[in-house]
Amino acid sequence: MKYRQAAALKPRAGEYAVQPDKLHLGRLNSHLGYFLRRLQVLIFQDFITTLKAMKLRPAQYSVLLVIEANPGKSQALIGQSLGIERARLARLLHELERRKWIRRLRSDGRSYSLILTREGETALTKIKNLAEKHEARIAKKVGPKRRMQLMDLLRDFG
Amino acid sequence: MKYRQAAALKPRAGEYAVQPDKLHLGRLNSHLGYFLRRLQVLIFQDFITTLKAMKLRPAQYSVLLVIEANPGKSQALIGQSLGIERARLARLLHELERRKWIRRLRSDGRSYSLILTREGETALTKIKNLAEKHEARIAKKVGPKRRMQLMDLLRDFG
DNA sequence: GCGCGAATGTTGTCATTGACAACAATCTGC
DNA sequence: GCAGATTGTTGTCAATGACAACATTCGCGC
Repeated sequence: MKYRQAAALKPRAGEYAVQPDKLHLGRLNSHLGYFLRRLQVLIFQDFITTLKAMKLRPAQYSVLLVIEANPGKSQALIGQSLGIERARLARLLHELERRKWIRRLRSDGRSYSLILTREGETALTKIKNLAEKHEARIAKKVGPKRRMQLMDLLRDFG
Repeated sequence: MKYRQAAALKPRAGEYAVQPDKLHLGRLNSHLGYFLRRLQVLIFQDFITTLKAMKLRPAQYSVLLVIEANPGKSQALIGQSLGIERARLARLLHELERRKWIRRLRSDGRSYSLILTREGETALTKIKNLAEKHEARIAKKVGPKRRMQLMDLLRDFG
């Protein structure tokens, strides 16, 4: 009667247990969304811890990249491209402006032109280095081949 | 003055249709996590609206399925299998118990055995019907073939 | 020009979620 | 029996998503 195996090789407190996934998933096995989410959460956790040094969240990172690739565009365009709602993007940008990584120039009377500051550019190079390490770690964990296949499938979908 | 829609013809090789998404994603294009998240959010939105009639969120749904597939297991096991934290699962289960869809039987003195009630089973059949419709809609939107390829890749990993 | 509906950005609020910490009760291993 | 781990519970905090309301400004038809 000893079905109590996990106690043998337990990691330090705070770590996650070895492989406690023993239960059947049932119908969950036929849901693409479930597996997508599990992997996405895994990846984001790695990203967040990697970028914690720069106190940067994934959404902020994506905004910085899109501003870099499209200097001078409006908040509305950025938001639409990334699927970030107006209200949330406004607050997110205020934070980036407070850190002096971006500037918001009146272009329209009602809209702003978003650009990186010099400071933002240097920060972004450091950030990209960390993000690259993150992505390499993901490639290793997921498997480079599987990662490429997933990227192709998802990018094609758009 | 009219430097408006310079980006009107951006789709590389017959990519996505004409949408408000016209900005370049920059480095974001090399991040698997970004694409995973976009699709996952899309799918979850469909799931949530589909299951709104039953007032059921994705996490609750997954818990019900795993309880159904593994009757009598503890909260700890369920949580570990689904990646749901103890505290959050406790509250989630209280809600399911309040609705009389599950019962929690003392098994251990400190742990519970989770099972579906009769009522929970009938609710779950209705829920599964809705979830099936949701999944079919996803298959159509993503493309049945692409969906299968993604499922295979993701399931192999997990 | 004028006026009206749309677009843009801002602020406020609410519900959900994730992450932790602290805690009581209980179990396990020695 | 005891020390430490496990299990479930409650509390709190920050981040997020979703909406609504609002002021300002633009676009467009007339």
